[in-house]
Amino acid sequence: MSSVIDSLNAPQKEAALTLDKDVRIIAGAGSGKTRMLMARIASLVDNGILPWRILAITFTNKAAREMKERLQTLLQDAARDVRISTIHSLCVRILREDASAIGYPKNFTILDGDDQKSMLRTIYKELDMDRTTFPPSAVLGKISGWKTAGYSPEEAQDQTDGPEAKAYELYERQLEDMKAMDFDDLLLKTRHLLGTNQEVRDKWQNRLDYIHVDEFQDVDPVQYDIIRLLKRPDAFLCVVGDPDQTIYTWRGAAVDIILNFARDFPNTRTVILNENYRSSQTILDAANALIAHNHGRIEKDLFSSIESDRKIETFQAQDESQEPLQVARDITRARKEGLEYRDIAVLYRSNYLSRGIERVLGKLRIPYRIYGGIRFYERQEIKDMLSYLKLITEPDPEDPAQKSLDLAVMRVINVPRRGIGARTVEKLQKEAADRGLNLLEVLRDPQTVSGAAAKKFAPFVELVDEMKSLRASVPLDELMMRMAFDSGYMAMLKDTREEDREENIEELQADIRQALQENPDLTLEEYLQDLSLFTDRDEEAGNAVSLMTVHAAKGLEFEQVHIVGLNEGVFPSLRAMEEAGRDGLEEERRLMYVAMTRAKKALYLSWNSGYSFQLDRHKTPSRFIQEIPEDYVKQESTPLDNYPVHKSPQGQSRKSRGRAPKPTTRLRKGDHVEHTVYGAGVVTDVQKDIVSVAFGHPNGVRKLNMHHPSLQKVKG
DNA sequence: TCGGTCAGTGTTTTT
DNA sequence: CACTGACCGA
Ligand SMILES: Nc1ncnc2c1ncn2[C@@H]1O[C@H](COP(=O)(O)OP(=O)(O)OP(=O)(O)O)[C@@H](O)[C@H]1O
Repeated sequence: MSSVIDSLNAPQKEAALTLDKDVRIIAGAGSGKTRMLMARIASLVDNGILPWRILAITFTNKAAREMKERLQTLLQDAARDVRISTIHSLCVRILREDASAIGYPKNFTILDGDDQKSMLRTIYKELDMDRTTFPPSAVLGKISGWKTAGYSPEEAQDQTDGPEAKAYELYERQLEDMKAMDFDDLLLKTRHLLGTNQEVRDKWQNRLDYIHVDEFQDVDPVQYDIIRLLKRPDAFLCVVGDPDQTIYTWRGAAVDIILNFARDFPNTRTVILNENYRSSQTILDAANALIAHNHGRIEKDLFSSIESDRKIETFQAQDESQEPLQVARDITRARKEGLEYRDIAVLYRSNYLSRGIERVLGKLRIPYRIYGGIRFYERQEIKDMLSYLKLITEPDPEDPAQKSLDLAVMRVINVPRRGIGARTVEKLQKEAADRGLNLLEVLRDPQTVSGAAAKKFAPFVELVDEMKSLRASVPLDELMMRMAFDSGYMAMLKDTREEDREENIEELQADIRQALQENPDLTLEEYLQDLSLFTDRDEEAGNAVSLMTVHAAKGLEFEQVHIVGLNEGVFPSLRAMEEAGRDGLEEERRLMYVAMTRAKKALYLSWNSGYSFQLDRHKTPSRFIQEIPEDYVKQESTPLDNYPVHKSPQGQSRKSRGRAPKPTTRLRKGDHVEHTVYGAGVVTDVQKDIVSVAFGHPNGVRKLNMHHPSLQKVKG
């Protein structure tokens, strides 16, 4: 053990070995905060503190998993018992034990974003709201803001002229009715429980002697309250963070919490870490120079002993389809020089920017793993199957009404088509509300729906009952598959030839089977309970390039990092700047700081030029590129010749780059095209050489130069 | 009342 | 293109 502490530098040691005070570590990127945290936990266990009396709160499930794995190598079996989780998982843990104290069943439902949206759909109908004037995501954001700030629907009424406050009221009422919680509720209800119920609070306080919080700069006031409620007066808190890495203020994070920490905890030792062990001096200097453009920050003099004469490489791609090619070339090159794919990451501001990269990496057979975006358990067919399974769960004795079934019923009642349409569902809902039943109960015994319509319910109800009766004899994974077939869902997929969806359902079966292997007594109820929390399966990444947003890359490190899409308006995001002005820009800059400091040895920054028909002006490089002093930067300009770019069917060569493009076949309205970044699309309008192309979700209609090589005509 | 067509719309970041 | 709401024929 002592070796773990020995591997720390002096201030890290001080922080790790201060066990009789609260500790706050404020330090820049890569200065070994997380490493210190781990050493501290290891040393606590070594000093006889019982592992389960130690809590560590991480920001993501991935970070929790990683910390657990690394502790395993330090502590072997004892590591298993250290409580390591995100604050949301911790709250679920607390609530599943004692939710009854605040009027919830222990197996309350957790809603994910999809469920929230489908609730809004019903509410929109009721309030006659339309989704263009009130984008659901914006309304959900508003509701979340009100909830978290502690405004009741009545109080929210004063803050808007629109119907949003009313929507908020209905939303809350429906949640209450279903005994369900959204992600905000997990925190709010936990705070409420701990704050009002001394028994529960004492129980948890007496369980925990040492509480650690990683990424403390992104904690919000509600989370902070929970942390304080968990801390017994003689327990110790150890928080770690970097104010320059605050990137979640848009969802309530408050840097002031870490800055003013010592005010709330006077017995605090503050430790500053100045040496960066991750990045080369060049990368670090560049990142420091960038973040220095922000105002009102605490200056840090972060240094690195990793000398390197390797500069940061920037390049301007000819257009958005060239950028991924150049990235791929640099990845291939690095690989030839001995780097593994797993040592490389491609980072971007928003998820949609991954598409072009994916396309090219896939084509060139460079293995990659994408993090974020639409995750496994969020896929439509997976959620559909999970909804079918939900229908055959038994109600919690504390929630006999089981109204949370309604979400599942609404989702699959007419998928595949059973002739039960919107009108009928509306009637069913009304009847359910009037009779105080859930939708499944109404389906069994409808009283307000005409006989003809009601006849269509029987097969559905029979399916549910049939599956219910099989629960005792058929293993869960097989039960799910039977459900998929007997419901007609699989046949529907076959009909529409959606093979990848079929495959995903088979993967779901494998996932359930694996869960059963880990816990043979697993019940269906348990399996479904916390899935919304774990939106991704933990599968081996293998040796693959990592693709993710900068937000998702927080806390990680890679030998080589590519930051792509560094265009003004993209990164920094125009929306962020419009919404929050200078604060927005500064948060974007912190985001860029986080991105750059993920790199150990090599950093590539790229943007794509060309004309943006959207903005009606030429694209420009991100100001962040210009904020990096030239000394640290090398402009890359190696042409792409000799790189295995796929040849276009027309035999166009890359030599035409920059030249007036040779006229290809003229595109006409209705033509089907394929774009290297946006994928398949249809021409909707032609103005001289500018075509409007409608691409698939979420790209929408884009105006493009019809002769551009990234656009190819394909057969309809 | 269902479900087929038609026209209009459509980008942050995540637990 | 994918998704939604409006409209209309069965
Ligand atoms: N004292 C040390 N000696 C050598 N290497 C160290 C030391 N402390 C940390 N490191 C290494 O430096 C890298 C960064 O450490 P760590 O991830 O703990 O930093 P961090 O401060 O948490 O970074 P971030 O703010 O980006 O989350 C890791 O590879 C870690 O192993």
